[in-house]
Amino acid sequence: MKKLENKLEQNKVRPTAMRLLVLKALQNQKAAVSLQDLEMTFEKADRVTLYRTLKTFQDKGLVHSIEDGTGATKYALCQDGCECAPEDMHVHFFCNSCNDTFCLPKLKIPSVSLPQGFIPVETNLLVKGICANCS
Amino acid sequence: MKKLENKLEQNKVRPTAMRLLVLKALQNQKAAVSLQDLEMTFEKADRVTLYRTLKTFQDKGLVHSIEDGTGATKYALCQDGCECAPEDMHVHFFCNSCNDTFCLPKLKIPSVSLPQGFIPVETNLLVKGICANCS
DNA sequence: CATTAAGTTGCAATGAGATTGCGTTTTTAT
DNA sequence: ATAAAAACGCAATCTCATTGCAACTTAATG
Repeated sequence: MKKLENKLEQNKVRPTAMRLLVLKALQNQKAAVSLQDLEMTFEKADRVTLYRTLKTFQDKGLVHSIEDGTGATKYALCQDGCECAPEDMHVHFFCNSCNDTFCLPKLKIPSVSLPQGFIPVETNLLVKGICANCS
Repeated sequence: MKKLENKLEQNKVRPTAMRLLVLKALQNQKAAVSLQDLEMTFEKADRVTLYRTLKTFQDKGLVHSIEDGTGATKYALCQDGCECAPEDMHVHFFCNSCNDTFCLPKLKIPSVSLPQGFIPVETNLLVKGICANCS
């Protein structure tokens, strides 16, 4: 538990009981989780508190959010050296079979040469298909 | 107007009055439009009808939809040779300044080599930054 | 240790966008 | 001309995101 506390403090997030539980829950996930996913891993938890906890984590660089086209924002813990912001991020993969969304941190997004006048700031690459577990 | 009718018929969409108006409106746009954008280009139009028209157009390959992170789905007419589905698509660009979303049909998404077992079906690449008009 | 300020949580409520049900109208086919 | 099929318009619903506010907890200060 000390490790979790340290992680929060390193990111300037106060280690409250709730936040420790959320952080622990996030570490147990193999795929990115939606707010609803997260809510269901707790017996009793307020959706809004979880929502704000995730927002805080995101602001402080503990997690990043992913739009996978399902409509629900997914969240995943940042790995060591996760380049969430403001630069390009890693690739995300959405499995059409199990509907899980994965970070592929090893893969960097290839840079694209934009037309004259377009200045890139941030790039998101989402690949959809069949994941390793389902194929 | 004949051209518009032909375009609809070529895509096996019945050329109703409403659909012709929507198609014409879409052709007048320089950027992708949301449902709300589209609604505002008409004096009087039912949101649901426009929604279903866009869905139909999308199903028949006349338009493709874009998730640009704003929360509202954007729609854009497919260009000649637009590879909406099921293969990789072209790049989309969201301008942080004017909030417009553009198709960059000339740019093909570079293929990424996924880890063992991951099978790609569809790829979406969204670049955010400053567009040519705003820079 | 007591007090106060700041930050956090829980509950209710709201907002935006997407989507469906269904009766009416329009179009197509016979 | 008429029946069947498709499209439309209106109301309603659903999901997810987000805010307001009061109660509670934590941190800091005297």
